[in-house]
Amino acid sequence: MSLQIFDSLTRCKRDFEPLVPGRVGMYVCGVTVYDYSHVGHARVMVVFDIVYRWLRRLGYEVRYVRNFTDVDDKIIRRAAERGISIEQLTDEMIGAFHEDADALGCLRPTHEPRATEHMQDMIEMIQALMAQGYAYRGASGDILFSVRKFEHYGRLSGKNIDELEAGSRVAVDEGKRDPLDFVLWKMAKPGEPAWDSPWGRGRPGWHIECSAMSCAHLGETFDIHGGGMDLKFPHHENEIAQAVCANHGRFARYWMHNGFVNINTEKMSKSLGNFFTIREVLDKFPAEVLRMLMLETHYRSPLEFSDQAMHGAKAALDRLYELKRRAAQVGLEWEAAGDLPEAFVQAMNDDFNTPEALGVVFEHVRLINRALDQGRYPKDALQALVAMSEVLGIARQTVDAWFGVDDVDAAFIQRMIDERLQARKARDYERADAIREQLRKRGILLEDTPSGTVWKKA
RNA sequence: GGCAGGGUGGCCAAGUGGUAAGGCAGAGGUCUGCAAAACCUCCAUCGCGGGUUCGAUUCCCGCCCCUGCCUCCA
Repeated sequence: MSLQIFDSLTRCKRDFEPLVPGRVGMYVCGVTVYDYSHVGHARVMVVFDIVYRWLRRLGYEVRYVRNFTDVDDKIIRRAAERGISIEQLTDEMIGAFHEDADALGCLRPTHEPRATEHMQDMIEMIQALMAQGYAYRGASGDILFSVRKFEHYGRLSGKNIDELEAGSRVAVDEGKRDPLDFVLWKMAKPGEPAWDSPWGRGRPGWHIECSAMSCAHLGETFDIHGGGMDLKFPHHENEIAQAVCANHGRFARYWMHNGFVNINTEKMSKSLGNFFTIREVLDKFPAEVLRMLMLETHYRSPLEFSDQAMHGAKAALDRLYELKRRAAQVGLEWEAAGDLPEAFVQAMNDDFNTPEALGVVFEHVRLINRALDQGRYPKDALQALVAMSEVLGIARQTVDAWFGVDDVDAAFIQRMIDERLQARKARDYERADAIREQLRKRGILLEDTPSGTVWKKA
């Protein structure tokens, strides 16, 4: 079976065939850089990192674009609150974003455009919309998109315009002809950042930037457009309207939306205040644990985030690293080679089913451990395991790094281990156990293996 | 209210018209001086009620419950 992707627009799995054979263009909506990213953002990063890695593994040359929204009301407000410039704020947050993404083992996209770098593209798109009568200048002076002019509006999110309007509590002012219309170009108030445009100084609306940047980097029609489920409406709906109307094109060919991160079954969000920033989580767990947690749930399902779930993911990774250590002890290279197991390929090809793929990974873990127990050297199985790990971006650290082995206390611990060894040789088990207990209290766990005693942090 | 997606063992989570992967936790066993790690074994009939079928957790209908979107939101 070749790759199938669940397309949000048609609501079914479709065989993936890129526009240009061998090449894939993918655009993922990034973040608005006014604050640190939270676990929900982490999910988008990891989900599309998996998509990116898998497409590359399948041999595609992938152009992966993920934007930064660096003009926006929240940014303006936050910068003012902190008494710093907008540029200082966005630079700082983009740096933090990269730190988080790197920690999570996410490969950098091939392009990471900022909205402010694409003013001209946005203005041109708005001009095209104006010229074709899809946009108009509202009473407030803002340039607005006329939703009613786009017949397919609502298709992505499955919304009926008339029902939307009926239930709408959207403010009726802002000079809109229709409550559903949205801003393409917003006139600047004094003191606000502004760019010159044919309609006066102002800044772009949120939606136009993604339409403009995706087309600028990937062309008017490209393969995959992704983002969080909450972006479906109205953001992606609006993106489609703008791009399709401006370019007479199809715009994105496959739409992918990842599910939310929940806490106590509720969506993690800023407004509910039930969110954790990525860096908060990384104070308590290695970043890879968070990545593992994300892989344990299918990307379209809600993901339950909890301390317990994190501990579970940590324990699962411990098993993988124990095996990595064990392999090293018997002189087996930790390197990817050969083909991926068929079951793994099937799982990944089935709309990136990472939970199922992980099942294959752990079946291999057991297989390899069993062989090792029997004194065999399952080189092929290990190489397959490593290959799978690389696709998933896990088990990429050194064993020492994972188990918290560092130079500072290593010498001390080694002295204790040596001392215990002497005691054991003298059959003074009471003394040996006392030493082990002493270290355990300091969070150091000893394990006696056939090739000597090793230690790790609890 | 409209629309969408869900309810699988103690927790998390895949999946299939023919009696349910994997991870965590738990029980027993092997190994070990003892542990730890590893391995072996055990632990669910898939929200409820109908229907279709030789057979449904998987298809259809009804019901209950949960979540999300409809406003900025990954």
